[in-house]
Parts: sequence; structure tokens; C-alpha cells
Amino acid sequence: MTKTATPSPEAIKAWARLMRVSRQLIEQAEEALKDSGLPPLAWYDVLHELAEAGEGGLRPFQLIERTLFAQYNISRLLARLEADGLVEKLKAADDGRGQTIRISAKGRETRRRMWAVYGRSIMELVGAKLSADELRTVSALLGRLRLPPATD
Amino acid sequence: MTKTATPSPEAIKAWARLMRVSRQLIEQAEEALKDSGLPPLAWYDVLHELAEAGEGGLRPFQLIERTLFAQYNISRLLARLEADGLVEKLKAADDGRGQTIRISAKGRETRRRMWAVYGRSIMELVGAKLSADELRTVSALLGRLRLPPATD
DNA sequence: GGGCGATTGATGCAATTGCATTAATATAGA
DNA sequence: TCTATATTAATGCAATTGCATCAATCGCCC
Repeated sequence: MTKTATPSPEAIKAWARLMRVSRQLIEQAEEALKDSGLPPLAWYDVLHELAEAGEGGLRPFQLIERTLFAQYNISRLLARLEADGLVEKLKAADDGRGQTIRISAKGRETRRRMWAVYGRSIMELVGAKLSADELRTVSALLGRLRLPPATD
Repeated sequence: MTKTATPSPEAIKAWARLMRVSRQLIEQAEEALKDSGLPPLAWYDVLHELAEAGEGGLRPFQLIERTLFAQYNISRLLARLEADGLVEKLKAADDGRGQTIRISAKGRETRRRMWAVYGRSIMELVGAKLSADELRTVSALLGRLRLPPATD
């Protein structure tokens, strides 16, 4: 008689909390952005990576690695960002297939305005609820849940 | 000169970890279900609530409260579940507007099969990575990030 | 009882996501 | 070099989500 193995109550509880809290927080942050007439979080993620990358820009596949978005998702998101003038697509110098994506001045400005709202959400939703020590503890424990780099 | 208030580095780090890890975990769990030819997590959430509710079933608005899905989302999800024979919609006895949703035998069976896969994901992705104590710590800290019941 | 705002649930339509496939180029190997 | 395979990015089409609105009660208050 084989019994289906079930996770420990502690694991189930932690999982449930993680699922629920992350959804709530995302929802709150998205709502704050929308209320300010700003684009969704996904745009911020991409603009943030591109801003960090600087003038050299990034290739789309690098954005995929950094943001965890699906390939087709990045492809279309970049199309929208370009249509809005927030990024530029440049032919990649050394790879005929690829492009290099660079954030524009308008893109930087949009990112700045998004951060004013997004940062406030983070402060209120997380920074104000736990001490610095507790935040470090959460980060460390969550860090142990990251996937091993190469799952294939 | 007014400087934009920014969250502490600890808050930013914890937020980033939470966003990234939760996305990874969800993706992994969804993939495991799909690989087994099972429906997505959202179905599980609803079937789980309905199974807990027992024969009395639940009203759609109660599912919305418990699962945090949007109203139109629940409405359509229930339509799909009903089309698949996993739930039954009954006219609510005491409220001419409403319905009562009850899980069917097939629904219970589907939930059971989903749990075999989903539970394993939870074990591997969370249970195997942290000790029971650490899991309790995570749960407690994440619990403090929940929203105050009435935000309006 | 009758009217009116609130609640419950569904739905038309636009935007986004997911899936599968495609086109173009790069790279490695015979 | 020439071919086979892998990588990079886009896209057609179906499914899902989000938004706004609607229809049908309900319940309160007069």
C-alpha cells in the first residue's frame, strides 16, 4: 500500500503564505502604478535592467535571462516600449540575427517616475512592516529557494 | 530641494527576492502540472476551497474572498470547471441572484491527482530546502506582510 | 409597498499571454 | 567549403485576462 508522500505542514504553510502574499503585494504595487497613470511593473523591470546596462544596452536574450520573462513576451514588450519611444532597437554589431536594446532619455524619465511610485509601495508594503534584521532574514531564507542556476 | 524617499536597501532586496522567487516557484509548479497533463494551479485553488467547504458548497463571491481572484476571473473559471464536470452550479436557495458551487466526484478526483503532483513540487521546492524551523520563520515574517483585512 | 442604492454574477470587447512555428543567421564538424 | 544543428527573435492563432458594463435581485428606508 503506497501512500502519496505529502509535504510537511510547515512547508505547506510557508508555500501558501508565499503564494498569497506575493500576489497581494504585486497587486498593490500594480494598482499604485495604474492609479498614477504609469505603465505596469513588467515595464519597470525591463527599463531597470536597461538602465543598469547603460549605453551598451542589452540583447533581448539577456533581458530574458535577467527578468525571467518568456521569449515571446519580451519580444512583444520591447515592441511596445519602442512604440512608446522608451527604448531603441539597434542592429547588433556582431550578430546579424540580433539587436541591441538601449533605453532612451524618455525611457529613463519614465523609469524615474515609476520608481517614485514603486519605491513608495516597497517602503510601505515591506519596509514599514519588518525591521532591517528581519528583512535580511527573509532575503536569506528566500534566497535558499532560488533554483539551481542550470536546471536542464 | 525635496529628495524622493527611497526604500532601504534591505527592503529593496527582500522585495526583489520575493518577486523573483515567487515567480520561479509558480513557474516550476505550473510546469510540473502541465507535464502531467493536469490543469493549472488556479483550478487547484478553487477545487481546494470547494473541497474544504464540503457538501454545502460555496457562493462565487466567497471564492473570490478566499482565492483573491478577480470577479470575472472566477466567473469564467467556474464556467470552465463546470464544462469539465468538476463542479456543479446550483441555484442558491435563499438568494435569487446567486448560485452555490459544489465540487463533484470528478472534481475531487482531479484535485487528488493534482495534489499528488503539486504536493511533490512543494516538497521539493520548499520542504527540501529549509528546515521546519526556518519554514516557520518564513511563514511568520511573510505573515506580517499580509494586508490589513479592510484596506478601504 | 415602492423606490433606490448596493450586491451578485455574467459578458462584449480589447489587450495580453501562451503555444507552436517560422525566418534568419551563427557555429561546429565532416 | 558545405551541411547540419543551434541560437536569436518574430508572429499567427487560440486562450486568458482586464475593463467596463449590464441584468437581475436584494435590502434598506420612507
